[in-house]
Amino acid sequence: MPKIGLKLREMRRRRDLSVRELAARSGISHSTISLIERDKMSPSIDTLSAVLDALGTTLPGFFSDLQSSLPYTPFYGAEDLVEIGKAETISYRVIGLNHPNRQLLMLHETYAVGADTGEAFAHAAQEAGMVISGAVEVTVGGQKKILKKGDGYYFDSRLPHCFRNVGEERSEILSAITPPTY
Amino acid sequence: MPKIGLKLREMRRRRDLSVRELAARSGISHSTISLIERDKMSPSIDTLSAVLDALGTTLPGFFSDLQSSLPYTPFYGAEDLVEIGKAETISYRVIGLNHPNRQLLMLHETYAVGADTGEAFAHAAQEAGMVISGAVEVTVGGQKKILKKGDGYYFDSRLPHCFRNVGEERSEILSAITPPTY
DNA sequence: TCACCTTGGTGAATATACTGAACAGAGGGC
DNA sequence: GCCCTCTGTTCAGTATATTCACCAAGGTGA
Repeated sequence: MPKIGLKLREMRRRRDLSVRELAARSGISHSTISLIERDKMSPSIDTLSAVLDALGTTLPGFFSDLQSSLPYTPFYGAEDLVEIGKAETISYRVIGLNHPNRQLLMLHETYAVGADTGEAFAHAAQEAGMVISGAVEVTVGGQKKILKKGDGYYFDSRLPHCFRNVGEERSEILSAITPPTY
Repeated sequence: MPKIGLKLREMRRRRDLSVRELAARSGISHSTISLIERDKMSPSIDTLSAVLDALGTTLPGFFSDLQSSLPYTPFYGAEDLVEIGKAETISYRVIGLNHPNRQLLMLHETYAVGADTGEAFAHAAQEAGMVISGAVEVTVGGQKKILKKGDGYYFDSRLPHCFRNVGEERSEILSAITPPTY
């Protein structure tokens, strides 16, 4: 009964992938993908999972739905981002603070030299991010690593975690947290 | 790959239904339900949907809290990010692709000169991001704006939207989408 | 023009999801 | 003791999901 074909096709086209490319990445035959996209058959959970994996999404993500909102301005200039941290040592600037029904906390974080978030707060959430300048030591659970420009992280916020700028200049991170608990 | 059997069995038992009762209500044979619950086979979307319907649930509801608790590492080096687009024109590199129960799609997007995401599709999600290099024209709903380094956006993905690199070099965006349905 | 690549789709063969009947075990009457 | 009904599982047969080889259309270059 569910008509997932169109949605899959849109996701594939959005990534500018051909049926055959997606087939190669997912390990599913191209004819199967063609049939699924035209709702000619109902794929098994395993095969759908494999295809979604190649598209960078998940079964929960694929099936989730939201209701949403009203007119607003989607753009936020660099000077419009709202500071929610201490600008001197650690700056947290929010993108889309007043977005209605906001379910995502997107932050531009700037750490002064030697700045440290201190010990961690435990939320039921997930967060990810990427270092865009400088060098940041990230501690998650027992694990610790120094991330530099282009390196990323993704972890469950219930694990104790903290960030420390170990570079010789300011460090910047772009991060996202969902749900937006703060 | 996904192990949905145990969860289904628990849901059925919580409702105090026998395999045969659930089979009668869902229109699926009892042997099929038995096999699914013991992870002996991967049901098609149609049959799973029918079973969930008899349990008073839906596909989105069933998958919304499907979690796997595998050991993982929270760090992702720049070279570990997985490409899910076409690297030449538009590159989408995922941070944390293998994260269990991932509810967030964090992307490092790189647009070649003149690259365009093409026609805009609506999907039920929210997304935010920030330009970290170059100049990108973002169109959301009727609205259009050129964003440069440090500028951000936040909008509901149900609005038609597209991105176009209008700079003279490659442009980069760091973005996040939840749920990971992009 | 031709050769050659890509695109997505189709039909026959195969693997697998799905069915209906038959099975073993646990109570419950009586 | 026997009979009946429930529980979940197993097995052979059937429907369908999945594959592989092939097809037709569109684009590119020589």
